[in-house]
Amino acid sequence: MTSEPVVLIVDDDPGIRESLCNELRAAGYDAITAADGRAGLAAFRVHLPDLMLTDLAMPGADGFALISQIRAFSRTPILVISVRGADADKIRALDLGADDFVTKPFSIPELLARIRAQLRRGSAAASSVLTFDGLTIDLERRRVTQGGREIKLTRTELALLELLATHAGKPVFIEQIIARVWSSAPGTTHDTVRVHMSALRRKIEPDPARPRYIVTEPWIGYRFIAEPS
Amino acid sequence: MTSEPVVLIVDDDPGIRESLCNELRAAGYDAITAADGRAGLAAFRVHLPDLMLTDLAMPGADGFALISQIRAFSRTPILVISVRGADADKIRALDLGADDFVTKPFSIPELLARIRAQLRRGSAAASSVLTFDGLTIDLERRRVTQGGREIKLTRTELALLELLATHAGKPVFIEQIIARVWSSAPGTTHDTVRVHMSALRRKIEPDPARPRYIVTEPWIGYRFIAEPS
DNA sequence: CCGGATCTTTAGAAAGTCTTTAGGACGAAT
DNA sequence: ATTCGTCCTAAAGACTTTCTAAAGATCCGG
Repeated sequence: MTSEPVVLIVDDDPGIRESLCNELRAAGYDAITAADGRAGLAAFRVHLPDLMLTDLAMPGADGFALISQIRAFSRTPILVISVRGADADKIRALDLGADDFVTKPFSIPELLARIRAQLRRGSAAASSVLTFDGLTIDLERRRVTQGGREIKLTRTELALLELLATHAGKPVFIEQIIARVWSSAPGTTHDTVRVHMSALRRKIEPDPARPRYIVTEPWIGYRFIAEPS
Repeated sequence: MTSEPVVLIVDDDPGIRESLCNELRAAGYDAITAADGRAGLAAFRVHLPDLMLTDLAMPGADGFALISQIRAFSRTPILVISVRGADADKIRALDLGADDFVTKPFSIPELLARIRAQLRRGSAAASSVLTFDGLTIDLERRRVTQGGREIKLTRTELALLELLATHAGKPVFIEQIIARVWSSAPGTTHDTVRVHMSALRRKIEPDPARPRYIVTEPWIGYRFIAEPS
């Protein structure tokens, strides 16, 4: 997604159209509008939006028809906004392929949050892989590569690396490390952490003596240096 | 997906837990429950549900913490159910990674429709024949071939292989293996799993001492190494 | 610059996991 | 009733990971 996400608004009430349009633009989206189902479908084909907001009650082709027509060829997230709060409507819309349903009146911040939630999933990126300069950490697969080579880490080493990398840029106290990695195992000392940190650096640092990823913060703990890239 | 979708319910109210559990089972899901955030995270790691329902207000680790901890490694759909309808709560939960938010009281049919909407996305077309480098697994016919030769597997061995192969690339926790293959049969131990894994490897691995398909992840479990081809 | 503490690294002991084999229990089919 | 195949328990040995200890390097305040 190189520019702003495009959101298509379909509603027959010009006032609502304009107000939503303004709010979305203020929130950084590229908003376009259509006044009914027929125009909505046409606009959808032309603009291929990243997300569509639609009302249900509209003259001509209504929201239900619009949803099912779009779902015939696209999986773009669809969020329904409607005064009709009846269960049957919600269920029908959701089962036709809508992804979320908000009843009027609604709060704009909530609507924006729901839009963010939908867009987050659409962008198939965010695959729980942390990428730093030459170092990738796949949290789900529990795999780490450095400069393309796969690196075999023990359970403890991976836990350390994950903890630091998910707090990249911020120093992590050694007590916090003990609490999170050795959760409540008694007798774990600072030395233990250091030994494992040494082993971890030997594996992931090209030059362990001059660390590139994990920096020591004396009297504090450690810090993962780079921002994700 | 060889069986019903697994839904994890996290709520501190036993009445709600049980009622949701019954509704979901009646609707054809495999429901499991946890009473607070900590238990929820543990259950999540073991069962790897297809969707999670969670409350926000809970003793100990609350819903917000649970969501962010799970989002650190997984993108499984999360649906929040809460009495706290405040905008701030909704926005925070959604921005932490939740996919939908329902306020109590809610209607069961609507909840089920929202669950269907969330699950619809995750499940892309799943072929019933998995093909890996030299190894084919026909889930429907329950047949396995390696290098063209048909391999006779016992029920347990096939269940193990299917579980690993449908999660190819990701490590599968040994607790999860026990939960899914020996579903809640008490007294099943890690050693039991290992014995069967040994037998399975002897049959499908050209050189069992140097496994090509099933790799051991010490302290974690096992991983089916290759991506489908 | 010095003293006291922290930090790095190595090496080996301790603890735990993993593989494999063997044998008995159980159920289904003959 | 016997046979066959499957599943589970137990146990030995190999293997890996984790922890403890200690020596030298490094850092900081005074």
